[in-house]
Amino acid sequence: MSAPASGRARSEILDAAAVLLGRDGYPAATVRAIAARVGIKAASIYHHFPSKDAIVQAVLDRGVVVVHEAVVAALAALPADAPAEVRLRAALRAHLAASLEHGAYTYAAVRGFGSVPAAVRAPNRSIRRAYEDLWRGIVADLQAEGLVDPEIPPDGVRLMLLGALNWSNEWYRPGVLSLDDVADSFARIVTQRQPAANIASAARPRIRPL
Amino acid sequence: MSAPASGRARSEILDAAAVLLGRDGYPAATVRAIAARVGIKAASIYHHFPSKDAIVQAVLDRGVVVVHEAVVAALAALPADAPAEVRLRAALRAHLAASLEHGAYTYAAVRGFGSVPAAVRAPNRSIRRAYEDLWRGIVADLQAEGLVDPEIPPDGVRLMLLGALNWSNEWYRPGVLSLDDVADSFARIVTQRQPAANIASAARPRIRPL
DNA sequence: TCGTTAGCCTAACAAACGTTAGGGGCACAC
DNA sequence: GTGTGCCCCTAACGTTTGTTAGGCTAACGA
Repeated sequence: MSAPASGRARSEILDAAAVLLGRDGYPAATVRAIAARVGIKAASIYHHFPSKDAIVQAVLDRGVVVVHEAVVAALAALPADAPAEVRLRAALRAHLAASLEHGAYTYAAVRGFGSVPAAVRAPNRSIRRAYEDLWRGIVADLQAEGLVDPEIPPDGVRLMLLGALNWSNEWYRPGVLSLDDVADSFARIVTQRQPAANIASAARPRIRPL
Repeated sequence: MSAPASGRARSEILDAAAVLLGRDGYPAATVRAIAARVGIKAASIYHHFPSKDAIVQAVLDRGVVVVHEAVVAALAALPADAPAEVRLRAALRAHLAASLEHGAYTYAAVRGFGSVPAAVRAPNRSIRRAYEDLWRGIVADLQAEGLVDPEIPPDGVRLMLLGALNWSNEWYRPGVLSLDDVADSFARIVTQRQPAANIASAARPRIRPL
């Protein structure tokens, strides 16, 4: 039945499902609609996936994993002793960039999540939790280095950041604000500092700190 | 066909639809499931609403309006010359409280939005825009009074705040963090200040500002 | 007392859903 | 040449969807 983890058709099916899921939600992501986007008939889908929900679950998982991996890679590329603010900016930027690059999947993971049957939702939860833990670490570093008031509950900071990032799927379109502008805004709101000189918008005009 | 804007059954139908929509999304909010929660049969729904989508739209609209009105009321209750930080805290708290009180509706408005047909989504957009404008004003005041670095793009601040607030539906459960804790956290992250003495957590232990 | 209306019912409709059965064609191994 | 899979097809299945038609009952005003 369900084919190996490779294959052209398989990834095309996932792409199509991601677009439909993110744009119009679970009810619109019918097997027939997915198949039509790929250029095959509905029944052929079942040579690659055992069920519709298996497709949906794969899309949701990938939507989270792809962002997680991008952020991990961005952090790994920094020097080991990089200060917390640099790490924060790198993580924000990587998250936003990955969200944009794999827009269909991340959009599906954020928007589609609520419309998906509970059976599909549950396995996705643990994947999300792993990503949240990564941010727990970043926030802890920020507070340890005094860039964020240590008295503010760390969960509040983490949830605010993740909320802002996740919600960015709803409004962010390239062109209005640049991706670096958004990452920079978020970082400065949280730390209320000027951007580090070696990151992104070095040419930005400076203003006296508050 | 569709009944007047009052009536016991009508509001019970809306309540039931909101719960289903928020918890399991548009596909699970079937006319039969809604009717079953109310204790009537599917066909009877059509004595109160012309279609399923009319119900869904009413739920989505109410989910936004109820929060908007709560925030407006909270701001109106403040003295006319209240400083921006006080207004910010009042607005945050009112948003969170309304989200919690009318949880089914706000949850449906945030989570269900993505899974709803485009025809239902569109009218809801203008309602959301009105609420966003309210926050545009708050952010402008914060920057005018120097509580937020005026160089940070105002849209970045607004979108971060609204993102954090909207996403709070996903994780906030009373008991872990109190509602005041969350509102206080968000306000302090944005302004990096101690809470104003006359608001909420006056008994909180103080720490030196960064 | 009668007519009207509101509110609910049963029954059924066409359409769309996810899914399965079974067959055809093409590519490669032997 | 002849098998053996892979990939896709047509056709159909049983179920569920939103919705409609039409009738019953109880309440209320004239």
